[in-house]
Amino acid sequence: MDNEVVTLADVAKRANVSAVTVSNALNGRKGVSEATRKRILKIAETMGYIPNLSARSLAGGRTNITGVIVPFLTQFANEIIRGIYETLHPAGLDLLVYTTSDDSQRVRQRVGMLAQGLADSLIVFAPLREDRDIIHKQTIPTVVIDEKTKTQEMGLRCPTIGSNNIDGSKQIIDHLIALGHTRIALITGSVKKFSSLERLRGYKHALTQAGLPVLDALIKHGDYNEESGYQTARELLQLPEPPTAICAPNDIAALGVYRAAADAGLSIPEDLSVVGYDDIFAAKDYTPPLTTVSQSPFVLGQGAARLLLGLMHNIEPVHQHVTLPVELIVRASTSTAKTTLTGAS
Amino acid sequence: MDNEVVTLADVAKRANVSAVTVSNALNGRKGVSEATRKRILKIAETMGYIPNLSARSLAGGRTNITGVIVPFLTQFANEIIRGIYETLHPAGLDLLVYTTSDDSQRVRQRVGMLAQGLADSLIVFAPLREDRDIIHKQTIPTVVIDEKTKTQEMGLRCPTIGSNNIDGSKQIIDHLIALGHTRIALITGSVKKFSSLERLRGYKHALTQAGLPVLDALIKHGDYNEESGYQTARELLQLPEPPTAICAPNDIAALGVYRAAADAGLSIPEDLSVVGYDDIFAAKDYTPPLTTVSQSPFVLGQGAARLLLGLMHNIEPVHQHVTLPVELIVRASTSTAKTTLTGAS
DNA sequence: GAAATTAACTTAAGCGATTAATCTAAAGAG
DNA sequence: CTCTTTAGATTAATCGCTTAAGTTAATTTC
Repeated sequence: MDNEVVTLADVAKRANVSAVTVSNALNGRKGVSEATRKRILKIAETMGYIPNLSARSLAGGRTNITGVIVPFLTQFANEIIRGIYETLHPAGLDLLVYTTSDDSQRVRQRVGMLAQGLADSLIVFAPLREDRDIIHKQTIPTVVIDEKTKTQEMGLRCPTIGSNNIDGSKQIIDHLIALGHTRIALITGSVKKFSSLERLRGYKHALTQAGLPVLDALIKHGDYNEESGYQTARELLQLPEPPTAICAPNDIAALGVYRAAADAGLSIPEDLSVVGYDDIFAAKDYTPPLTTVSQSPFVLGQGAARLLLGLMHNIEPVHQHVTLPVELIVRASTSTAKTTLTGAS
Repeated sequence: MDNEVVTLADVAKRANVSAVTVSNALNGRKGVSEATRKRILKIAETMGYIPNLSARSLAGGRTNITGVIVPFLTQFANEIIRGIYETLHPAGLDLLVYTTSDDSQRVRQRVGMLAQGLADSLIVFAPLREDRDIIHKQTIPTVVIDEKTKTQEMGLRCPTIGSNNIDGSKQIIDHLIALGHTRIALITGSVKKFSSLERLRGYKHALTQAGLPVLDALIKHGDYNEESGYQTARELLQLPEPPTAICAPNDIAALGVYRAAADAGLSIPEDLSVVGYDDIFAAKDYTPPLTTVSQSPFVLGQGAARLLLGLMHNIEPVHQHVTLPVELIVRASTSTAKTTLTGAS
């Protein structure tokens, strides 16, 4: 008896009113006297009524659920979700995180399922190209977290948010140049990723602006793991004219660079400056602590959530793409260039 | 036109069959000839039909969705979810992660919402006492991830899984005793947590078994952050007879112990052995690398998922509670006790 | 070869909520 | 004192799907 699921009708019967009245009362709609509303609320409470989301959604009501679609549950995604949560929760919205390995075929299904049903708003993190159509076909408020370039190319009609990779890269190079470096190597991440292209762009731009040459020998394509950082750094350090600074695609790969430097008998930062990217938790505990660029996934999530809230209140965002600033965190892995003498003050 | 949502009825009309036949065909139920099935599948595909989960769930069908309820999105929870995902995904089940800050009032609602609707199975991580009733009232397969003691007390009727805190603590102490330590301090975690009590139990048990006294002065209540580890360790190190080894409630707090040791001019492990708990990613990169107990949240998630799959196939689990073994990871933060001389070989 | 199965579908009913369309009585307008 | 307005509630219709209960024609059974 206690085990039965309580429906609107049950509450209605107990309260001697129609189901619609109960619905109206519970959802704060008008057309119910204050007296009955209170009575109904109390009855619903004692009966342990819990609205059936499926029914509500089917009937076209608000579910107050924001669907979040992430390809993988990484630490990064996790922080994004936290950012979204902290922003949306106070607004009375709940999160339904849909995890899909990136099994592209399925993502579109997921989006559709959420959008057609349970969720009445959507945040999608780094969707694949194949899925662009289904995303911008959605009628519910949707925000995409992704790179700017990629997004534009995808022709998304919903606002997007991402962090400023070009500037992040540029800040790194500017910092190194200011320290007197002229032979600065860049290990890029996956060439399939637009973030890599953007960072490369920032790299070239900063060098050119400083009047320094862009040397192809100092640009290597790598990956995001420690091993790749190690291998690539080794190659770089074996060049006839090795770089005095190496920029890794992320903090993990930077660890590989550390190892390669140790192998080569170079000490950081005296002989070689190293810069990472992401500012992961451990970066400050590296030996030496890593100079890196902080792009806060938490803030990214917050930003996406704010955009979404705007959309839900029918406020068209000022910009279709929001670029979040990044911050260069200078630690002990970078210092004045040793051998190179430049005209810099 | 392309924007319209395609329903079962739409597909049915196109295929010149009834909606029920389409439903049967798509869900692999019998009563449909192979020829029509294939035809329907193709039509549904081209029309871009995506089933409406709300409708399906309302009508009593399987959604193939497992609801996961976590109080907070921590790294730990994240890993649990990954473990669940890796196990459930191959079985064709999708995850719907419901985040609720632990706003107890709401958790019960969440559980009910998921259970009544979208999800046809449930995994709940560390529910509060208040929510026990609603959880064990569920009729859908449910697994709870939590401490054993707490679970029993809660009178849950669904299988539970947790890791062996008593043994974890015991392994630590045994290890330290084997190294010749006799004055071993324990910083416990929150006294509200059963895990803390269990670890305390393991601590006392191991000491007693070795014939060593349990000294109240060496048991401090602390918290899970670095600062708490620092403060508590300071107090311990200022005792007239300071401990030669300190066990922190987790790896983060252990970092605080490191700091306190440095302040006191003690080097680890020569002057003081330190042990953490959790084996977080960074623990192996501490200076010195931390001896700790690894309780894999990933494995916890996997275990919960397996229990759930069993339940879904109507296989009652052998044990109502599964205790996962933990593993002591010995690194460089522990070594032979310096000053103390015991009868140990 | 007439009765009993079986395969392949179809029609009917309903899940639990919502919105739209009515209805009723009390209050206000002229 | 009749006519309109409105607050407070109700009934009807639907959302997209599934399960239960037919229906029809082809196949088997002895």
